[in-house]
Amino acid sequence: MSELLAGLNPDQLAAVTLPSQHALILAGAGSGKTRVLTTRIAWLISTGQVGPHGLLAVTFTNKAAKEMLTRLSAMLPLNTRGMWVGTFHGLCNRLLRAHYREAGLPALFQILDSADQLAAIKRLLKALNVDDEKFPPRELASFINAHKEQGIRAAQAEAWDEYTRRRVELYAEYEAQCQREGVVDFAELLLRAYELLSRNEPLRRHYQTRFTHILVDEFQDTNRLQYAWLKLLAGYGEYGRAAGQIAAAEAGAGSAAAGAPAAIFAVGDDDQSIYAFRGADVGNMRDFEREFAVKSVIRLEQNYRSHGNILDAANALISNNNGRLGKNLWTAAGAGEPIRVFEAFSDIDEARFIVDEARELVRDGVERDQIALLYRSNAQSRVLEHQLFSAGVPYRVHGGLRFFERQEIKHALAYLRLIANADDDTAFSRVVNFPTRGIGARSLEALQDAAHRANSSLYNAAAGLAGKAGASVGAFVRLIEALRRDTAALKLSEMVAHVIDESGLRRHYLGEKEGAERLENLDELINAAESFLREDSDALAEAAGDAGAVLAAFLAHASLEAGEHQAGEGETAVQLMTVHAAKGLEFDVVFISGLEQGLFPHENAAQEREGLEEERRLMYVAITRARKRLYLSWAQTRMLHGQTRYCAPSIFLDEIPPALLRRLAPAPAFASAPAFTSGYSGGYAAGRAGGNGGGGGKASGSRAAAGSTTEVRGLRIGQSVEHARFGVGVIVAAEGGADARVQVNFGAAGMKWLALDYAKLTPL
DNA sequence: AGAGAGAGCCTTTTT
DNA sequence: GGCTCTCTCT
Repeated sequence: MSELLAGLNPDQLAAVTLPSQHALILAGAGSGKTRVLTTRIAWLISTGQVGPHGLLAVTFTNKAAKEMLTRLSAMLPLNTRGMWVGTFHGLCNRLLRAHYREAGLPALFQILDSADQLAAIKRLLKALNVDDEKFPPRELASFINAHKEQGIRAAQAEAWDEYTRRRVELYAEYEAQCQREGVVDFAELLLRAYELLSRNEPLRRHYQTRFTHILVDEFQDTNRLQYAWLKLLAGYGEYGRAAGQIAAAEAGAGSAAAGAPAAIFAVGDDDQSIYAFRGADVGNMRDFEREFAVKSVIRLEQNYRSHGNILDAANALISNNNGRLGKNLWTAAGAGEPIRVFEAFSDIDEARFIVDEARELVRDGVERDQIALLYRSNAQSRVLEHQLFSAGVPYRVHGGLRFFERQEIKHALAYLRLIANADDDTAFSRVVNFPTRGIGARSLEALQDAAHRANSSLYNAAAGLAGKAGASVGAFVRLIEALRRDTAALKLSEMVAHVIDESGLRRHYLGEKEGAERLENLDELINAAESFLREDSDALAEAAGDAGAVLAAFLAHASLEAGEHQAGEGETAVQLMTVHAAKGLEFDVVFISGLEQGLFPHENAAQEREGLEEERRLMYVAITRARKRLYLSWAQTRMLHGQTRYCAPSIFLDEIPPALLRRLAPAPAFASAPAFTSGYSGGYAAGRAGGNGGGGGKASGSRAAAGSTTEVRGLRIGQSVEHARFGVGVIVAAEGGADARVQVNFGAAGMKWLALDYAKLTPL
């Protein structure tokens, strides 16, 4: 026990050992939030206040849930299996699988991810002959999701105009289609689970009695529905009323259940709320405090991550926001280095500066994966990648296509889904003609009409289809039936392998020019099935050996956990990601680029209510990622949407006290226009050599000291060279060492630093 | 059925 | 500028 609590600071200790009552923990960035959360669980269990069975812990990402479980099993000799620790969606899935009948779902209901949902909506619009230019599927999807996240069904939705009245109709049609097909989208998982508990009193009482402690991570990111779900589980809320608008149910909030309500331990940081655009409602924090009459609000303000200057900058910036719950980070570490600010001539210049600086840091011994390049929007990564690539710096871009979202994987999963649930029209449409088997648009139209008339799934309608279309579609249905029959006795991974082979997927990709990687991914899917069997025995225990349930569990796993973006194989790499993606991570060195009005803060944010404040919180998140060194940069001109834009520096730069900043002037090496440098007093090299006090951080030498020379690898200053792209130029500077490079004046093509390892220069 | 061209789009995103 | 979607051509 004392071992468990050792090393906690007084606030952390207070939070961990709080008595069983509602509590709100305001956990600042880098304040040991996850540690407090997991230690709290361990403390509750080891002091006998609750068994592993009586506790529910909910997070937003699978990663966070996994992290919590890993740390927990390191603290306690505990079988974490069977514990209700997971994401909102994962836990709701679990609830619905266990009580599918009461929830009005088929036993093997499938989960639609966002892309599946969009495809389902497109199919719906087509079937109903709705003009998808008037009702864009994406817009309709967010309309539906937004309503579900408010707890509003189509039947209760308000239609304030003709257009919306039609959208509400389509929402109702979509609900009916999903129900008919036995599929559930992400928002539906939550809403169904909420309705299940609110309508079914015995079930609700069962879970309310079972869970005496509920712990919530990243509470500032919860939406209204998630909060309502928590209230219901904790024994708060109105019960007599049918589930409907959450707003209505909330009128009765505060009336506790008959039994003792569960204690909610909510951890969050209102300053790091950056997901309002997808429905997160920071207001939940205040509501929680009020509605649950929270007596214990604990602030974790000691930061264990960043040096003082970085924290001071973050504190100063965020103090410009209104209506904060209030928090001020401090550190026992020294002030550290000043924050470096770089003003670039262009986006390319900015990228060149960043890459050059990063290379130098690596040369000075900083680990590559301890360097993060952050940006507001994904489009900015291109120019950075380009510079990294030409400099030969290994890098990794976060975000993008993930494993279970790949085309070939979705195809294979669609076959598996049809085996589990033949009514899944989304899966059916995806693979009925992939690989191609002569089922064209006309056949599909006939099939869709038939299905619509009979109010049945495509699969069932196929049997009644006559003519040529009937024959080819019939053959597909027989294929699925054969797959189902032949895989019935196989274990999951064998089943996956069989489906990949017999569906024709493998043959198709074997014949494709670029198919090798897709084939590898398909093999990886077989591996994934194998390790799912081995590791995710949780779900399997509940499935109790039922092959159909095992398949359904695997498919749910694929939908709920899209998998890592890319395998992090190979050498360590500089990390590139959006600020959003960086939340929760930390790095020794952080570059925040594109600090320009209109980009960061983003221009679209100006139109949204409190948009600027969310942008500021985003900036706050970005700053607090850095441990030791922080670079802020902006460019006077930037290519955006194919044209050059002239930019003003971000107001966020003005919100950081100048005393914390050191403005770096570009060295001639970085300036595209010579006239540009002359106005600067400092000079970039001079700026970086010093270190104006504070402790910590390694002071790197000036660039001039980094091996400058008059001759390198047979090239000397003054010599003429030719480059394939830039033409003829004259060498004006040279640098030796492992990363030897020369600076060449190409005249019209500009001044370039070229790494001799990569650039092909022909001496003239 | 598949390739190639033209049009329109363009903030952030986990489940 | 580049991606995605759609249309058209073969």
